[in-house]
Amino acid sequence: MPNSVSFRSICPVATSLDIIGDKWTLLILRDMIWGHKSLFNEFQQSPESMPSKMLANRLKKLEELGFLSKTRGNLNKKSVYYLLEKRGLDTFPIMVEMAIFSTKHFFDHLGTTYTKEARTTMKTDRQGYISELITNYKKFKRNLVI
Amino acid sequence: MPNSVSFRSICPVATSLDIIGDKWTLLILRDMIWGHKSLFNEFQQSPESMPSKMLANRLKKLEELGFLSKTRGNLNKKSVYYLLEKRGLDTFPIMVEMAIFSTKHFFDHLGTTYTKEARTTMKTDRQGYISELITNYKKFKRNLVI
DNA sequence: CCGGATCCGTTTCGATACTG
DNA sequence: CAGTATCGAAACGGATCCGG
Repeated sequence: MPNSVSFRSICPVATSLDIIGDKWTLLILRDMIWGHKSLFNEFQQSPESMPSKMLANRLKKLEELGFLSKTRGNLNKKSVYYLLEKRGLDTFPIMVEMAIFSTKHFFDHLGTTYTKEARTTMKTDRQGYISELITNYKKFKRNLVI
Repeated sequence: MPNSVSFRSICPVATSLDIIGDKWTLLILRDMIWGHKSLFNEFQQSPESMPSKMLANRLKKLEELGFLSKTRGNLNKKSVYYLLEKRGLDTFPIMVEMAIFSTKHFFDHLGTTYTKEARTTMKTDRQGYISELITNYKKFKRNLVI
């Protein structure tokens, strides 16, 4: 056990695993990163159709922990925009590694063409791919008329 | 929504999130990677003290999905060794990204000295750090007398 | 209509105890 | 040592309802 003293502190658990090691949280992050979703309704429309209760619960947690911010619309007084903050952007590398792993081990034969292309990009230029995702998200956020 | 067609297939959910997006699974992987744990009892001794029921359940799932293999001891007929297979080793990049994220955002001030050092290594030479972890694990597995 | 909250039957969790 | 058994508590998830 080479790092027996440290392995706990390297990966502190209580706080980060409760949020990162959670299916619904990861689905929300995925939808924000690759789908640029920001509205309650948009998340609900994902193929996994997460119950509104779970969605509301996780969005609140993510907000409390500073992953995202909640903004009520000015034009659209009804809409509430959930947008990633710095801490949320810092999850991109984790999500990309998960994506790489998923396409390698649990590839489900949907969207073959694009996925193969994305898979190559992710692996050959991982950091570039992550940077591009972040840039795209920031651009989306900037251009969003609330 | 730039990748609206593909974002689902990039990160297929049903299969991989049920195992990767799970707190107990991640704790087991963490203990195997950084703690070189392989026995039921060793996992139980982690500070998070996962219930034996959860542990047994997740070990079974991880075995069924090919992340690890289960070997009954020859010398120690009572012992059962859980050891990572290729698919398990492929989770290292994910785990390292989580570790980087955790130390950045939820650092809990335990084991400060080593963690700072590890944090630097992880960030400055991420791929090297991952390779080293994998090499160390393989060495541990090779040298293990069952 | 959008963003949730509430209700309720079912599943899972998690703590403790127990067994081969 | 490596798991089961049990059982109350919590979470899930599907449907419906509600307020702005």
